[in-house]
Amino acid sequence: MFRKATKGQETRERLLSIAETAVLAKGFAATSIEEVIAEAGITKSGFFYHFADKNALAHEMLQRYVVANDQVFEQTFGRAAELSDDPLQRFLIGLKLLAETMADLPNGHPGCLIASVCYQERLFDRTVLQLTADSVRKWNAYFHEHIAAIAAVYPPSEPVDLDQLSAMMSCIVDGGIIMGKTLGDTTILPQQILLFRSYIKLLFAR
Amino acid sequence: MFRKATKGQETRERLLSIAETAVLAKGFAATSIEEVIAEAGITKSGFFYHFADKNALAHEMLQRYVVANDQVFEQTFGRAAELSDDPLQRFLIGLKLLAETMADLPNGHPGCLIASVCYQERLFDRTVLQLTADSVRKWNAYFHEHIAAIAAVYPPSEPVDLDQLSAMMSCIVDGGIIMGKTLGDTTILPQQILLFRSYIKLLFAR
DNA sequence: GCCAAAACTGTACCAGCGGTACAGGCAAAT
DNA sequence: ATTTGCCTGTACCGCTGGTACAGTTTTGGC
Repeated sequence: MFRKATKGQETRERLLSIAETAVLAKGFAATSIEEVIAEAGITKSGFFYHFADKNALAHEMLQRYVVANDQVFEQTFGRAAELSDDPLQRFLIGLKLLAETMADLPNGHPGCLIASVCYQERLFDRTVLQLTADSVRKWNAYFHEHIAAIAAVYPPSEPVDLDQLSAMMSCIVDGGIIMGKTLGDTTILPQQILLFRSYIKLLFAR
Repeated sequence: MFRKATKGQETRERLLSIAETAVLAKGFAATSIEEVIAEAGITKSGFFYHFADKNALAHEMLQRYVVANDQVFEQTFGRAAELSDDPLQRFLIGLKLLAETMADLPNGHPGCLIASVCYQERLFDRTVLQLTADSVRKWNAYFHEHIAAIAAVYPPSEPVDLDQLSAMMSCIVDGGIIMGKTLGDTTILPQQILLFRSYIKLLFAR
């Protein structure tokens, strides 16, 4: 039997969601508890019932973000796996689906919390930083799996380090998010993903 | 006759340098004027003699960063231009030099201020945000020049949007910086630059 | 419908920060 | 000798992030 989401969990969710939006817009330090609780319609004491301190909020916020991101990847590339058996086709389809998903976000990608934390590292304790590092490593490993499966079937047209190629994926995404936000151009991220896809094609599909 | 750097300019520089390091580590909001002046060995009044308010500090900090970055690019690709006349070779050499420069940074790249601002946009006024957007556009245009010159001589092995390809450069760099900082791995940024170089080679040098 | 746990509210308090104001001091350039 | 640039010292203020803790309402399980 699944546990029904209690009222407390809903409030937590709301707090985390509001906080995430604020953190991506102003950074962690400038995100005041005051404004979060104001928007959530709760008191300061209520906030501290849910989170021991601001760092606890950061930790749960990140966990939430990582889980959501994992789901997007698994959903996207899972769907791609249904559409083809070939590892290369799977990955190419997955990248196209991902680009479409990113293009469909009405206001563009809201921002990457890992990048946000990275540029405010000194504000967080080791557990939070560990969480970001572990997540990045996990995503790198995830893409490495896909790419290694491709390389096993299709020898690359030029020698290439598969670890670096896997890492490139996340770099492109993070970089695309930043440029998109900075220029106010929501097409940049999906385009960069498709450009990475193009590189993969050029490397393996010849 | 060049103007000798006055004492005031030196102090300004010191303040900007200290502030930049702090901002890249903790974000703008968490960087207190108090700590900056403490490290600089100056009083608060001294600080406000140089900067009208915190936003003025941010503005000059960014200008300084953009100029420094411009110089790195111009120096690197300028040196490359001395070593070859061919647009493709120039760019490839430039990318290699850039990767080496990044690899030689003792503690890795300290971070990109544009990315930092991007994740704290609400803290800055329009002039600062305009400055970041303009800089990114300028860099995109700069790389577009290089790449268009290549494409004019060497038709790409696959149709590719040159604007997107130019933008990819900055995306890779920003993404590489973030992953490098997050994983504590200073080799990632130079490797990603070389991987981008490899893509350029694959596209045009066949 | 009772009861215990969950989910809060209310109040009080503090240090520190950004920012202002203003009265100087000191050294170098002209 | 005087101005100009570059600061120091002192005093002050409003705001807010954050802490602490006692008390109150709501909810869900039985």
